[in-house]
Amino acid sequence: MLSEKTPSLSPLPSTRAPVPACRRTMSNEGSSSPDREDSPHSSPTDLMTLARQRLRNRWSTPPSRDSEGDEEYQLRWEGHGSQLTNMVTSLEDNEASSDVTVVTKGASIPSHRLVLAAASPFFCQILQGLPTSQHPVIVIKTAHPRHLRYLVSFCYTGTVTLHSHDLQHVLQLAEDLEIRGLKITLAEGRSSPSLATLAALHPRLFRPSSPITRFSFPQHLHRSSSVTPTPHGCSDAPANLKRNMSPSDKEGQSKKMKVEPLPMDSERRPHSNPSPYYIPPASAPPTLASSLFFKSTPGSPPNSAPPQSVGESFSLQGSSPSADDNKDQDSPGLSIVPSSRLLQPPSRSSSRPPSPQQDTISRSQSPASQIPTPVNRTVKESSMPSTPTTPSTPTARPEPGSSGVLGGSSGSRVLLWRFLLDLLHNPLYTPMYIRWLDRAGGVFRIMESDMVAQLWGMARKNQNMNYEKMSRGMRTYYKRGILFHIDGTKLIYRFNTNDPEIEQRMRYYDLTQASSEGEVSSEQNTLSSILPPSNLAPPTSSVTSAQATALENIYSNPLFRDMAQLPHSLLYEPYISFFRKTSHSELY
DNA sequence: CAAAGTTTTCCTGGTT
DNA sequence: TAACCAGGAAAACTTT
Repeated sequence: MLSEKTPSLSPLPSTRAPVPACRRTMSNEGSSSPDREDSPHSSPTDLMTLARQRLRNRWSTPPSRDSEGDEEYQLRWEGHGSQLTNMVTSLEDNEASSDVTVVTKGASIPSHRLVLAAASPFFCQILQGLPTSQHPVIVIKTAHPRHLRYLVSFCYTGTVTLHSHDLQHVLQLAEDLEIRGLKITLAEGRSSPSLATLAALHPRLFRPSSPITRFSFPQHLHRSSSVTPTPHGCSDAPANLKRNMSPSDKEGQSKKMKVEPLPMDSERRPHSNPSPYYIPPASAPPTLASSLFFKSTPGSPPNSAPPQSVGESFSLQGSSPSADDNKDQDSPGLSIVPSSRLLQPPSRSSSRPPSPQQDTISRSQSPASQIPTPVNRTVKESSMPSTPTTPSTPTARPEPGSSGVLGGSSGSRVLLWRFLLDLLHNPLYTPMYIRWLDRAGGVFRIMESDMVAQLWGMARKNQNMNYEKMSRGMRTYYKRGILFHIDGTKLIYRFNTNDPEIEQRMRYYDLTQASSEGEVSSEQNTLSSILPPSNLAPPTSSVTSAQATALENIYSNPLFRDMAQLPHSLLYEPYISFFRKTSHSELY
């Protein structure tokens, strides 16, 4: 792309005042202050501007002359603006580089944070605080895939062609998402009653001010838009996106934004019966392997409780925090799925204040600590600081009548079933190596059998481990009712989620993941209750029914509940192609 | 050290 | 043929 236009070289007029050779100044177009340029908190929009300015700096040195009188030259990138525009436009088709996914009913649109943030303060507000290592998934639940696609495409290209019957919906969605610069004008010499109606419905879009760029339009309409980035990045985010917004402030807002939890599993629902509350696949493209998710606070069922702030960064809340959320199905429910939900590698547990149950977990087999890192598969004696095979504080033996999966002397051992369960909750390994098909039902699939076996071997410090041996170990669980193989499938197993300890452990994951959203303090007590000092004791009743309901709602996947009804082709379909097929086939 | 539980290793045989 | 699955048997290992 850059080769199309090469920088031109021209001698600078020697009459310019000399400037120290080491000093760079902004081009005559650039005007941002240095301190802003260096700000670590630049918004994506700022970054866009900054990128342009830096490019200018790179290609355009100030006209100057050093003390020895040498001439200086200015390198100018002809067509810089259009080049950047073309680059941004070309990004639309570059899924590989996408760093955010916008999802609606059954459709996923890989996108780029920079583009979304530049086009919408709404997206900007969401994305600006997220670490670049995460791949957030933003779910606009009630948006039609086609409409959302129009708008995302508009964000890239600044132009979009759509049918007139979609216009009203697209405009409404654009307003909800605060897409910048969308502006409609009557085509020259044309008048349209529908435009008048739209103007009444969307007066903001019909402001006669602001510059206009060209739009493609159906025959009877011509709309224009202007991209008017604000100098302060996300500062012009709509009021309802500001943090600490009181419920009363949101009264009268036409849209309701909800933060809702997402399932870890890809969920599918027949197209014939789309529900406004259908939660589309939360899984992102392959790059999501290490991503985590936001979800609602424990105790806040998705559809009934007031949405909580996400990561304390902002508050998205409808005008009514009550059950009317379910009634307003025209408003796009919003689910934000960035990364800090699942269990973290060892560093995370150390960042939290210790709690009784956490102590128990780390003594026995911290979910994170018992799983080796995928890169360090070297020698048997290699330092695997996390492998808790070293005996520590003795743990209590199971009560005589306990029906838990533990027989007795495994309290501080790395057990295979625990290891698998941990893998399934560690974003480093799921969904790439192993993933849930139906978490509520305990059904999972091993995606990379060799890799999982190697990881197991690392955990056990056994270089000779392979899937043959590991699977033999898994088969020993059949008789004990811990694990089962799904007949007729390959590499698909099911945990007995009725087993008290498995259930307890999965609930622990739920709450631990929830804790990573910033509500650590409020969840400490819950955690300390759910995992008593003896990790063999059944879960206490400290987890409220509301929490349990919320967690069940998060993960339940009716499509996978009855495995017998699923065609094997679906079960065997690799995750990645599954995801992409869904996203592509349903968008167009 | 013994007992109990868990996993590993090896094996035969089967299916896809 | 490769990969996966089922399960028996015995050894090895860990925990109590």
